Amino acid sequence: MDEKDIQILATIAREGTASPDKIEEAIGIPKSTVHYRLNQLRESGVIENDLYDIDLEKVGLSITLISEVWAEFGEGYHDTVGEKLADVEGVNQVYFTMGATDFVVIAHVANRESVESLVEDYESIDEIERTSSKFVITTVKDEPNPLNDFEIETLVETLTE
Amino acid sequence: MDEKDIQILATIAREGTASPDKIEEAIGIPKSTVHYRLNQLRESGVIENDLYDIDLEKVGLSITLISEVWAEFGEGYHDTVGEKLADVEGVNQVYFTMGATDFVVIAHVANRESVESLVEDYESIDEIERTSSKFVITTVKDEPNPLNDFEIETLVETLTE
DNA sequence: ATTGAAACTTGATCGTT
DNA sequence: AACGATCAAGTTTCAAT
Repeated sequence: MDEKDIQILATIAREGTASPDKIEEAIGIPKSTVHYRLNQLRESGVIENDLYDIDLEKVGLSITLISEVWAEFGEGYHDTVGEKLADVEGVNQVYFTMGATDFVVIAHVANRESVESLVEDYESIDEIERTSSKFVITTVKDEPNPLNDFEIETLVETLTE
Repeated sequence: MDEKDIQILATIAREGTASPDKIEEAIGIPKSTVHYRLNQLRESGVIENDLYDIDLEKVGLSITLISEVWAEFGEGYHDTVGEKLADVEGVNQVYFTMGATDFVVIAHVANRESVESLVEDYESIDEIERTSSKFVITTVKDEPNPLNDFEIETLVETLTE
């Protein structure tokens, strides 16, 4: 993970594609070199696969629900309970957090009925004590690629420190 | 957005690529047809562009911070304040929510110092009254493609209803 | 590890149904 | 709108550094 890798990753984020051609065009590193680096990054697990940025509204998953979930304490329960939450259909993100709240869960569903069953699914998990959910009115930002939030120079600075 | 579109979108999510070839291989729809459909989906804004699934730990952005942010009420403030939050370097998601909390903000940063400046940045926004942040200890699940949380049959059912 | 050029695979186009 | 055949464009490989 040197500066060249970060440049490539940042370009992928910015251009929205991992095409060696496009990356060469954007930052001047020959496409065969880019290809070589991309393979390294794949092998070392830094990047996983291609995917698509989908407009949830247009696809019909217009409801976003953010839930705080409290669970009993127990050996490795943040793993087992976390997995159970992750397995609920519609659940996109599961964070296990420090402090009073145990989990933060974000889910996308199509309609009100799905919201009901979602919360029921959470609360039917044995170790779960309590949940509290917020409806999202507007998604101001939802950037699938976190690197896109940074300037390339900032990234190179902070990540090579 | 008929069943065929949903099959294609679900395959993109599952296979992690939008390659017409791979999609034909997976569900048998000829790649020229897939190509045609993908163009439609692009034009209608359902899908935006390719991107990459990046391992934040490996890339060095190992700290995730979930913040609740309360703001003053004002004409269209959820837009303007939301944008200001979205512009803070490192901020990945900004949700404007119903109920007591106004915004939920998720950010990814490299180190403790960045956490400090992140929260400072939030609180330096004029309309912001109060913030409360949680550290994420473990990211149990963070699926960039929401469609990947569903079975194809479920999707076809719920989205064509 | 890098790269220019060659080989090959794939995505995009076209014409027909 | 669907799709098989064709073409153009891209990715991947290779040999030399």
